[in-house]
Amino acid sequence: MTQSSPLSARDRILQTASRLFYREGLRATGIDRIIAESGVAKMSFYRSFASKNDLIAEFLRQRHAAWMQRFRTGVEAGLAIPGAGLEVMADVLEAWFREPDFRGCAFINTLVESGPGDGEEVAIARAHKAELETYVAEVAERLGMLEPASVAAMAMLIIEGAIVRAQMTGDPVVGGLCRILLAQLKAAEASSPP
Amino acid sequence: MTQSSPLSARDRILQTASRLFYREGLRATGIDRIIAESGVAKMSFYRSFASKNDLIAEFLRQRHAAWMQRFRTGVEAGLAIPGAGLEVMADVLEAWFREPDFRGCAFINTLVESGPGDGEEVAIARAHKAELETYVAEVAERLGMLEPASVAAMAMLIIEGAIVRAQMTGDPVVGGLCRILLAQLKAAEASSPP
DNA sequence: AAAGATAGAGACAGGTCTGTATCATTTCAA
DNA sequence: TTGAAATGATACAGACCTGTCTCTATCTTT
Repeated sequence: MTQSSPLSARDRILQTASRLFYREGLRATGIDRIIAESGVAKMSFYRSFASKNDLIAEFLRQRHAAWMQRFRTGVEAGLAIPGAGLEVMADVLEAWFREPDFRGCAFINTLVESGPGDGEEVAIARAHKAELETYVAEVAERLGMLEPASVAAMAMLIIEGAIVRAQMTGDPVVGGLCRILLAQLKAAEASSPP
Repeated sequence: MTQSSPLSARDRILQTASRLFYREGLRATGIDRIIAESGVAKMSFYRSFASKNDLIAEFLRQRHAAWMQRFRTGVEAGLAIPGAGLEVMADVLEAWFREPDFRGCAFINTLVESGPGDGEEVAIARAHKAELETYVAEVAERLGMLEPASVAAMAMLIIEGAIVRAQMTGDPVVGGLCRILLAQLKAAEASSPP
């Protein structure tokens, strides 16, 4: 196989597509630009991916894996500190919000861009959020919270709200608000038995 | 002026565009479809609007006014009940979530669809959220809350989170979660003096 | 070193989109 | 009733998009 760059053509395409799809959007990013910035011929692209939708799906799967791993790693590190609760998630999020190229959640953005049609992309986006909620519930249970499922549903609302507010305002202080709200979930549960 | 329909051509265009822009998205909705469903000629369209972007801006301004009025009316009605707090906002939102053609917040969707370019549409979207936050702060102050600005910032996070969760899951039960979280803002402030 | 596979570059077809121009018809006003 | 303006329908130009095809150069393998 021809290997002019350290990465394979497929990986270069995926890397370029990840950057452009997230920064500019799915529809706004054309194949021509992806192959130009990847230094790849069009036919080489279509030998690696059946269609643009295929590339989008692969981008989302890869981003899901990377995002979840980063989130899990950050949260587990925070939970190692005694007394830590769900609010450590806000710190992980805030670090993300502070990145200069932060532009919201790729999966929310995909849902919005895809419209009412329920394509594969939307399914991947929903699956991402479902897996995140499952993880949050698992952490809530590990923390000994009484109703992990309810807590996770509320935490998801807070997390998504923080992401969208960070995207809308561009102000990372949203992370602090998110932290307060997640901490309140603990306090509220302690004071209201089911 | 030619008046075959009860509404003027401009109003018919705006009505059709509002429906399609919200349901299908801004980019996914073409001028051809708007004029076809409005029963209007292309030149008549371009006599009323300078460009598609002009129509989008007008759609957003109109939707902003209508949405704010509806929200204000619902909240004020809820606040008339003694003892009511910010959580009445969740009831207004839940009624919205239950509409069959609910597809999230048009202004969040606009922000996502517009990408990194800061066009007029993005400015209108941000202005909408700013005005909403101002109103929430005003209500918080009226309710005698200690820090209306902080409360409004947190309420905005919760509100946006509820909207996105309702859009993502399609489950109106999100309204109930939103209600609990907004009510907690009151309880939390009462127990934590600045 | 020679032959075959693979790569990049670019032309091309077919589709969609925005915005303009044309033309016959209808509506309003004098 | 007659002339002027507005409307509907449609064709058109220019741009962009996806996906296919061709040609040449380079790399791999034998």
